Amino acid sequence: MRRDIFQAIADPTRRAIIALVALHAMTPNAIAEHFDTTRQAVSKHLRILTECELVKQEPKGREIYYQLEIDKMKEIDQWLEQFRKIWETRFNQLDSLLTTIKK
Amino acid sequence: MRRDIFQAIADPTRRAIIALVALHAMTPNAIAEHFDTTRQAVSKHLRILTECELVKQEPKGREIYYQLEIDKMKEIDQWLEQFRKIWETRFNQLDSLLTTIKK
DNA sequence: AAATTGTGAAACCGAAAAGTTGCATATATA
DNA sequence: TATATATGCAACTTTTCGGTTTCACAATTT
Repeated sequence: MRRDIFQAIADPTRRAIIALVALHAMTPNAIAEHFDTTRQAVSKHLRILTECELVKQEPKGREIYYQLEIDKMKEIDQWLEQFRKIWETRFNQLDSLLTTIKK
Repeated sequence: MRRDIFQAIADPTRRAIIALVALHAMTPNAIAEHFDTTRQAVSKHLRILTECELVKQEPKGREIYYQLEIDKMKEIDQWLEQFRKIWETRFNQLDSLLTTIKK
């Protein structure tokens, strides 16, 4: 089962889960309360997020707290880097164009 | 058929297409030459990318040039913003910790 | 005008995904 | 110890996805 961050964030529920656990660690039950699905569905999403290391588990008694692995999110940022270069270049081009017009 | 940028970039072939047309506009045939699939499969990917406006068409005679809509890519960047705040905070915390230790 | 070329779209297929239901296990509480 | 709670996992179903094949259409080229 090949897991990939991009595939992981493709699902809107998973993106919402990521946003939730980014704020503070939460248990599956607490997370599931925020959604209109079953606990098992959320559990499945958490498994996928765990598999691709976007989230990590912290067992505490019989509860398991899930927390965001912020470093993994940086991989998306790194992929965007190549495009960021392009839009910054275009912005600078536009900027110098505007400056030229002004003069 | 609800199209979503995150779902669009979930597929590795589509990410590669995005990277290709980011450099310069290309025709479907030219794009397809870079992959080990049929032109039709690429055409389907292009339709998905067009539907969610990650890419735009520029007809030129009987050829259609596809080009990246860089502004749409910024939406991914904007989504990352909420997490960027977190990792910058954590970095600063680590930084001040290191400074304290140094002292 | 006929043939070629560049392209999109529809129909179909197999694989994977997402959700539900039911069960198993471990920890906590009565 | 018996019960309740928190959780994961496996089996099954429906939907979606990515690919192929076939066809249609418009713009070139001959």
